[in-house]
Amino acid sequence: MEKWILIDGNSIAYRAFFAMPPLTNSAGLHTNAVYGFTNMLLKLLEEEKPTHMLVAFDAGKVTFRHEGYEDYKGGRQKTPPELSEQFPVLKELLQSFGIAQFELSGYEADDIIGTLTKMADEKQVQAVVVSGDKDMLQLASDHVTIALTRKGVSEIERYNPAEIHEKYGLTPNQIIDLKGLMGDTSDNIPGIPGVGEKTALKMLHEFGSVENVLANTDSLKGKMKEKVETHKEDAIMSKKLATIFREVPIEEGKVDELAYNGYDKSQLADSFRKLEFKSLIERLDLPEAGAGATREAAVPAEANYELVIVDDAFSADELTEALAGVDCVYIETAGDNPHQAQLLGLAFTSSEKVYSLSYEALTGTVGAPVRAWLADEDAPKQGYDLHKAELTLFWHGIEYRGTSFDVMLAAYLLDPTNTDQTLAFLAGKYGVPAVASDESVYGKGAKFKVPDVEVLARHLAQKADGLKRLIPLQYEELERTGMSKLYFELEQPLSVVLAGMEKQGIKVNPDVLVDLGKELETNIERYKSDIYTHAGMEFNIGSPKQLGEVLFEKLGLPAKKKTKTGYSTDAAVLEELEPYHEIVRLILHYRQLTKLQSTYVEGLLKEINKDTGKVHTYYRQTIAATGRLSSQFPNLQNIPIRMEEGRRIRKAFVPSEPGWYILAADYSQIELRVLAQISGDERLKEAFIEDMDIHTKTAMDVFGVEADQVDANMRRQAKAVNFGIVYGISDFGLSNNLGIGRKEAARFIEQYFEVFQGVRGYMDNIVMQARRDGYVTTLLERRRYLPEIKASNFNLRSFAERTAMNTPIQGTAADIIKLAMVKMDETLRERGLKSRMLLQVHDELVFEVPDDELETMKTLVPEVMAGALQLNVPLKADVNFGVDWYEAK
DNA sequence: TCGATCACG
DNA sequence: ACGTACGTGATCGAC
Repeated sequence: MEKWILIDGNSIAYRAFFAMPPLTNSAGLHTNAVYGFTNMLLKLLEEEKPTHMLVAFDAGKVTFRHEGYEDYKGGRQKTPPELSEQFPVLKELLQSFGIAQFELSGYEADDIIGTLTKMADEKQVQAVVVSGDKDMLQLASDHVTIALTRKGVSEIERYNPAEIHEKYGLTPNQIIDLKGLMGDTSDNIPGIPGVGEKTALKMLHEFGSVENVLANTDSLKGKMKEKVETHKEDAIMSKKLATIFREVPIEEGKVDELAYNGYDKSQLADSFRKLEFKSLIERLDLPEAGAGATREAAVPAEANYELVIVDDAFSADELTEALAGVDCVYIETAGDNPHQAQLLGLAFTSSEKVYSLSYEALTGTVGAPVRAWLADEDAPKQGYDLHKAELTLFWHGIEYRGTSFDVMLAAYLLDPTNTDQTLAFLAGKYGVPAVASDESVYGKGAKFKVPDVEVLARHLAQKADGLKRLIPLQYEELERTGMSKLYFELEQPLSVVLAGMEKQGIKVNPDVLVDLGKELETNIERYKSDIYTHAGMEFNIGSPKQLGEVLFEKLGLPAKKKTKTGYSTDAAVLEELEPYHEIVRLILHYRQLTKLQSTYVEGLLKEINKDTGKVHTYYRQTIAATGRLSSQFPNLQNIPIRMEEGRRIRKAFVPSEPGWYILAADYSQIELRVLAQISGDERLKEAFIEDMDIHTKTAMDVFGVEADQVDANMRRQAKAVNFGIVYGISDFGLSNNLGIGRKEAARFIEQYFEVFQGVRGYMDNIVMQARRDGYVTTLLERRRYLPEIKASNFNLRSFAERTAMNTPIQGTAADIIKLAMVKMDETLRERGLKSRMLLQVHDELVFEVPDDELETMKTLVPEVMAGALQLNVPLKADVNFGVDWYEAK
């Protein structure tokens, strides 16, 4: 059975280029688009197992589409030279792959593909079209599937005619009509001005085609009728431009050239070596270069260490000697929650050997010297996720200290948006010998199984050896990116502080929760039966599907928003529906109560440690793209506070020693202070220097009134504007938040920028900077890459722009409180205070404090927090205390 | 396993 | 014209 894969070469190369971070080989040749393209090819070859394969390219500058419309593709930006230079390289690489490539002067890639899919239809063979361009959907048929890239090139989404119909309610052919009506800015196809996707779809659902819409303009109304009538010709022409030409002169016999018979390993290896795609050479198990070949071929494909399994019979002397010369250690745990995880064993590298100990060995007699080494502060340890290891070791009664480098933490700083931080991935990324995935060794989910001692030892050894090779590379990269200081002076010390807080835990009084739970239970039952009465039936209120049916079908309330799966019933929608039916208010309250019950009462009770009576959260330092921490098992960063009913949960959080207090200190407006600092806006700085109420001050400036004229509503609006500024403002977002029109929201924003010119300057600048460098940074040089800032897709690009504005602000605030935590920990130690730091909630630190230290801490904590980093805007922290977290307000 | 919802900063 | 606010985690129901 034949299977063809037809790739739109230009489209995929573009996508890959903008999706990948800048990448060059040592000769300075840009390779990121080629790299992304290659990854996609490998994935396709593996998953699709094609018999025929083709990459089509656009040829020449002028295509037949320019005849009659010279502006075709006019508005498009020039291809960046960093990408242009990659096309010849890509074409050469395709030859090494043995993949056919066509280009035909006067035609675009999609015309070639269109013609070939027509042949596929006629011959009744399966074909897959791969592109980033939605236009291709017009080619879908029973035999032709369209695979569109998503999120750069890493994911693809397949469409057959049925799926197109499901998504747009159109046949593949009508995709052309869609574009005829709405146009396409990226190709400079005009369409009808004022008609976007929504309107175009509506018209097509009613009339079926552009021609039919134009023939029925009488049934349109007002402005729309006018627009359509004046732009009739544009629509016709746009449709013509959007139509893929499927009669390109390609001879029948040419198709045989598409046959794909696999690649020649040594030829492909040569190409990869030139490009320095070391990880791909490894991944495909390609041959190394012969003698005298390029330098990077000197890296051995196979690890060359000797594996030593340390068992009961192992010589204590030899082990002690080996421990004296450790380079790296890998400590294996199983389970997501480090406070409950299994300890599987460890491996360490020492000279050319790797020593591996199973759990039994590590915890048995023979492991004693290793345990002593782990506990030795002065024995430096380079490893992977040692923060988690420390916690798991702790609950197994093994002390740990002395981290000198952590590969996972470094990987996070080097690219905080990358979600795959496994050693298997990092080894691939850096081109060091492959590390097997945990899934392949342990299985996953219910199938998880600890393998035989030898298999486990080999796996751990592979990881320890991988660490040894990764560390110098990461070290160099931290230097190069200016993040060494951030790493060694902030993140690594912080990881130790966090582990201390997590081991300490915070006491939770179960009685408070149980009582609250009973009260909630009664109320929930009451609401439930009320809701059933109003609905006239019993149903699962917790099911958005059933709830949607009751509200919008049975009770006939007006449906506002839709989600992918059906009606939206979120709080914003329900609040709008409140006036229509009494049931809505009940449902809103019911939701609130069940949330409290399941997540905070029952959820929290489950997390109380039987032995300590405390909850021990796990702060994750390598998750949030902005540099913030995250908290899990349980999440103690989202305990209710905004609503009084939920706030009562905080009464359960109490000191762990009798007579002590809970003390909480939070930064006042830290993000806006940071904004004042990094934008240098004089007016904003002044507001903080004078310690004014920032929202009132904003209201005064934006509305141009005196302080005593600012009413509650003005302050509320100013507050929303301030939030918007921090998030990377858009009129749409603000209008949504304030429930006002978009025009009005835009006016607020304009007025804000008029007053706070420095902030406007910052917003413009940071976006330009992100476009130029491909990343943004915080005050402490924390970096976040934003490849999508150059996307042609409006949504992706806008999102990246807002992120560029927000990340330096949120990230710098995160830097600051992290600094404060490290300093606070030092200070408590130096002063010999018994008070303990327990929690961090983004801009707040929570302590438990003995009576006799209360006065000290009340001044010390805000002092340390405010002094964490010297800015030209003052930082300020407010402090409160009480017998529980609720009272510390 | 994923999407919807909602808790926090 | 386009269509969203930034960053997280836990729970539930549906598939």
